[in-house]
Amino acid sequence: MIQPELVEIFRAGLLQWASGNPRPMPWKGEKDPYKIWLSEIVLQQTRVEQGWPYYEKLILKYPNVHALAQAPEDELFKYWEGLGYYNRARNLHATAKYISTELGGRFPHTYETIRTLKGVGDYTAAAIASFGFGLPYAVLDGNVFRILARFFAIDTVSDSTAGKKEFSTLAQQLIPHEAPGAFNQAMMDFGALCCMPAQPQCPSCTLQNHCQAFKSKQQDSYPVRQPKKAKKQLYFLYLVVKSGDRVWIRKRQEKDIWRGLHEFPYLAFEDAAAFESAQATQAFSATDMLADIAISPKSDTFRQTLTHRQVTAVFQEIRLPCDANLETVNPACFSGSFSTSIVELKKKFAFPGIISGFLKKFV
DNA sequence: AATGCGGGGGC
DNA sequence: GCCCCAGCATT
Repeated sequence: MIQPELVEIFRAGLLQWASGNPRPMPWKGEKDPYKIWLSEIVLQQTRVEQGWPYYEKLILKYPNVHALAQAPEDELFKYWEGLGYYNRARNLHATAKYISTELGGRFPHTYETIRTLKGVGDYTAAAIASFGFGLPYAVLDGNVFRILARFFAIDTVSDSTAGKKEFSTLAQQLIPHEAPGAFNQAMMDFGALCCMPAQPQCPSCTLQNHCQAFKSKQQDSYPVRQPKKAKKQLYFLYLVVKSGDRVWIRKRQEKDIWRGLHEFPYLAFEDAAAFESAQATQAFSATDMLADIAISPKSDTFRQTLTHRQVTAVFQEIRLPCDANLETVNPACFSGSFSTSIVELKKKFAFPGIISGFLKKFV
């Protein structure tokens, strides 16, 4: 239990900071729960500056939940291309359909019902409940963890079950019931602009006098997080199969990375040696086509780093003399693939960054 | 409780 | 290079 005086000090100091540091954003002060929801999904694990243009494009294209519900999935993915965490887009779409058809377009308006929506966890439910409906649920995001860990000098590992519970209890005690939305906004703005991860602005901080981390000059020691895992290496030899002006792609169904994005068929390798000696001919070795196809040398090497994957890829162009049904040629490699024109490929389909990089240079 | 999902910006 | 960001779903 926090001392009541300390609660008042914290609130007053935070709101004083907020009144002197306005931070306009397209979704701020928004009362339409649809727009709040959309903005919050875009902003999950995403910097405001990065999400901002995506939100503006999305809200223009899909001004209400029905428009989003009726969008083709590939179109939504194209709008989401480059933003990452593509499950967000899939869940967004599923939830839009649910609200549009099952709820007649009416957004749920209790914390519990909002929380049941796909893609909506504790944080997002609290954000929608407080911003959209004035309900007193404290948000718990990276900013809030950091602010509270420093202010109260909490060394519990923050991204653990125990940590979540402890910080959540604290935040819930601090949030005022009269203007919970403004408090939540202020916490996140304060965390982004003043109590930042590196080099926080302590000299001008309105909470400085009561901040335990500042008192001991240990701002950089909070919050305490779990150690990171090593990245796994992944090697792809992408097969850019062309005939005439058409090229083969497929929609990625694997549940590991980039699910829902498109890609070229590929050969995958676990280790660098096998990858470096690999050739596109391997995909056609069991066929009688080798005499009829032209295969380019390997492209330069492309790399992309994900949160816990390091992807290395090269591309080889395979030119077919005439249309063939690739799916029957080598199902293990080409199953699910279809051909499309180059123009359509760039306009309609979303690709991971490593393929976008190749397309930009060579296609 | 642990794991995995993207991409970008700051240092 | 490393860290972190308006987190969530799955196992």
